[in-house]
Amino acid sequence: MQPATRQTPLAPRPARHLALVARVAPPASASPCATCNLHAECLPGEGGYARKRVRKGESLFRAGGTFDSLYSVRSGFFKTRIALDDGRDQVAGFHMAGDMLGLEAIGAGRHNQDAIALEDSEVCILPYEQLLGMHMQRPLHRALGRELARDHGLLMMLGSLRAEERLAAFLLDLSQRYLAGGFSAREFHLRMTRDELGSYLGLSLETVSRLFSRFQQDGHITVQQKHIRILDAGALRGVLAQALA
Amino acid sequence: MQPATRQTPLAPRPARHLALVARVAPPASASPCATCNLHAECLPGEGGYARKRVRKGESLFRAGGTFDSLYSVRSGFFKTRIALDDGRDQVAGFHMAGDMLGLEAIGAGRHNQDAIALEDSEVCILPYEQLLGMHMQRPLHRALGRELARDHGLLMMLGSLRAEERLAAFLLDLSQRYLAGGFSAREFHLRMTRDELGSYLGLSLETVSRLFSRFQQDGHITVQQKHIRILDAGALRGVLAQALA
DNA sequence: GGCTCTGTTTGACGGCGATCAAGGATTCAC
DNA sequence: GTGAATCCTTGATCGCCGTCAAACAGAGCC
Repeated sequence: MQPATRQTPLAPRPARHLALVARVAPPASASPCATCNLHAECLPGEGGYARKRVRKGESLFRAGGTFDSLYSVRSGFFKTRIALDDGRDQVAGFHMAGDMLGLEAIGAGRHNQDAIALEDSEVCILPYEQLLGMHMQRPLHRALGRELARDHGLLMMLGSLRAEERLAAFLLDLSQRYLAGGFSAREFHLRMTRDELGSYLGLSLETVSRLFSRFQQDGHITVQQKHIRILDAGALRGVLAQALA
Repeated sequence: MQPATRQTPLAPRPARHLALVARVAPPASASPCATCNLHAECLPGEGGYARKRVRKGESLFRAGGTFDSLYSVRSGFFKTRIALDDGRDQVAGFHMAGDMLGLEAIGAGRHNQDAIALEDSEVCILPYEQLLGMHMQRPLHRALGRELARDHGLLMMLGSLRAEERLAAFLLDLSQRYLAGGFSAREFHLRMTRDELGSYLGLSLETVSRLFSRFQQDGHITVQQKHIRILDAGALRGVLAQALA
């Protein structure tokens, strides 16, 4: 959908290693709580918070719904999407274990996006009022700040990167996040469809598909359906850096 | 730079009235404090916070600098921009009286963008530690949430709108913000260059210029350099809604 | 097995908007 | 004032990527 981001036919394109997400999650760990972005302050003595299961395809919350709680993903995978009032929508993010959900609603007290499980998932429920009463101010702020930083990375991506750079950035980011979650960084399953990924990256699903094929031809990755193996992360970074001289 | 956002040559394009910013500022008012997004909780009896003047072209803060304070714009106009590590950068937002600056740094304790005055400006300095000690939790959260909502609007814009829709959305949003600040919604001066606006919208400066010309030809606005007069806001909304049947 | 439905791949085509380029307008320094 | 620098406008060209289209792959069901 976007025209060539700052088209430069064959001309020099400045290098840009884009930290899509300023993810500061701790390294691999057994307990889901250990990767939760609030873990440092979470009351571990109390046995933790209530949990909720969300089956694949179901929503954790919907735009317009009142906001009571934040959620921390324990397991599974979510997408969040924003709807335009005409029916079109756009995927705003993908969220895995350790990620917070619902922060966007803190301002208005009302959700402005849908959170939908892309596979059977489980979350911790963190009642907002309860958090306020505790010494959770800073962790909350940090989580909010991280969210802002993430969005800014996305903005840069959508505003400045070309299609193949976007996909490379996405793969590198996802790889990094899997690593942070204790999974393999070189081999993983995509939980989203090409369509959802395209929506997230501001590309058509066909372009996403073509780019996967090209990356495979070029020996950067292998693709079998949704199974991705990263063969040459350096080359992917090169696609991003694919700049000038 | 972007290719046609979701090109649909002449085909139906769904309508989308995009609330670029969930701006809830109070209506026109004399005191700058009245439009400050924290005004509800600001200690008016104490005489307010320290202020700082920033001359045109100077920066209020820079990426990498440590974060101590939030800022509320009292007068003037700022742009914020994020730099990529290769020298390219992108305008992340424009900020006028009543807007908060520096929220993005709350997470990391360090700014990740530059704030630059586009005209002589003045801000209130709100020391973060001091705010924490007060009953400012909710207002702060609301400000953060508003910022997130703003970013999401931008994401939608960059991910889903075509060039002319982006500019129309920008003009309508800016008009709304001027109105909220007590200025005319139908006539105003742009503080930014075409280049900066293009960077913000994900377009080249030439495209921005061409669109201004076209909007003028079509009778939607008049343009004299940076002076804009909105003749037909409905038509601009129509550009955004320029959908299907 | 066949049938349906959803998701993916690949090709053909063309438009939007980037790039290149040149000239005009405005501002600022002096 | 003149000159330099910056900003804006407009035209010409072209390529990235969106759209349209068709065929293939899996998954689930009967």
